[in-house]
Amino acid sequence: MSNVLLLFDKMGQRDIVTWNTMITQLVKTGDVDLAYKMFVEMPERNVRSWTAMISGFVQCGKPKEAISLFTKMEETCLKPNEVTVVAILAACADSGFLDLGSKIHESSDNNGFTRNTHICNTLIDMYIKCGCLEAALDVFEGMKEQTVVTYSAMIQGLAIHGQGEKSLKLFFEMIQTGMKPNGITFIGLLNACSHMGLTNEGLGFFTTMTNDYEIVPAIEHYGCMVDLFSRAGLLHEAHDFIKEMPIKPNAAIWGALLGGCKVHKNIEMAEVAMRHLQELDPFNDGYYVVLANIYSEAKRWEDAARVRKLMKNRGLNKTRAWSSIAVKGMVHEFVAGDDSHSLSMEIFEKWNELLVQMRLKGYVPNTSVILLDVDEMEKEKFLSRHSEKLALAFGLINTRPGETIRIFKNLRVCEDCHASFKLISEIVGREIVVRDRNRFHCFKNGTCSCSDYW
DNA sequence: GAAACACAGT
Repeated sequence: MSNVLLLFDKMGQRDIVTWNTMITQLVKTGDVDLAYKMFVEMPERNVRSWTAMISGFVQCGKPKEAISLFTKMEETCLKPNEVTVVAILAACADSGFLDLGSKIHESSDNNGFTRNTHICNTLIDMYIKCGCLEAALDVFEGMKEQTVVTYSAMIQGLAIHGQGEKSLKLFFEMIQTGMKPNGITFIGLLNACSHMGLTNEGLGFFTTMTNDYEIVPAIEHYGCMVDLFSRAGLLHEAHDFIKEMPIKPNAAIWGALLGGCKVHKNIEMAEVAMRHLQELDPFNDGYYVVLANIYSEAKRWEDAARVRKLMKNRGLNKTRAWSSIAVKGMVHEFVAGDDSHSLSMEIFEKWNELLVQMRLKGYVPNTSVILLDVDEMEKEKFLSRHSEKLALAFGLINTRPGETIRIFKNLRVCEDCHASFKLISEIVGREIVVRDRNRFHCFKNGTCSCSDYW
């Protein structure tokens, strides 16, 4: 048992303040389950108790639990305050729950909470993570005072929305106001360079950061640099950079290199990265899948099979892909190849109809993303049953024309789905937002917000 | 006396 708990046990007098402190401390040590147990057990709860617990769930990566707790809080007579709202908005950001987030934005406008800088910063982050750049910019511009956090959030947001130039411009604007950027500001900036393939500029910012602002680069900054070189196809530069970095590279660093190897189809360097990844993070199935994919794309089926076998021997299974879409308040989930849905026939028909229109626009199925060594017909069939495609077809059938479609996916979007969605956004004249594991794609008029850089 | 925001890659 931890020291805090022992102390708590010995305390004769336990008032609401000591209970609340316990919850916060337990969250800090990562024991959110025990924190929740205490929250349930405590004799009475005030706004700070609820807020500490909601925020605790967010800090421990459980935004859905945070949201459901917030719903329970609404059933009490306690009113959420500014701090509660920050926590719940952060939960909306992390889970992509735009509906609740914008509802809270509205009520915050009404009760004056949007005068609070923390709240506005979190609103910006929430809109960015939900794929609503315009809404984020509106909040940004409406603020009476922006801080380094505000600018950092916006710089990162513009970068991941494929607006690298505006991102850099905002950075220079920030400098001109006399505000000092911090390490996180530079992460956004390096991301912007990465998105635009501006290797030299990125390198320049990395130098500026250390020389002019005396910020000691953290592992994340090295990660950004490796990502910058790797995505630009400068895999050897990336490798040299890793070899020369003063701190020990972690799995993320080698993972960034591996990602670049996939984009630029470099098997040799991918094998180098994989050797390190097997040591640093041997039980992460994602890396094996990427390497197997690289082999498959080069039609090196035996190597691909060897990697899959290695994965199996380690007791790892490829994480099953799923996508979900909310229609009329109901969440519908689809897994790849799913034909169990009651509307399967309509979904497949809809997809075939879209396929015809896509082919007219020059679409050719990119079967290289299919890992299996089967014939082309089979590959096309597997391809057309990707979970996000099923979700999209379902969404198109069940929503009003012109309505934005929002899809969640637990893994990353494949290249074929990405290409198809661009075309479909144009064909059906709709915006399609797909939220990845950790980012999103906004498809509109035949293009994607990521500028095909992901 | 207790609760808050921005962060690469996978």
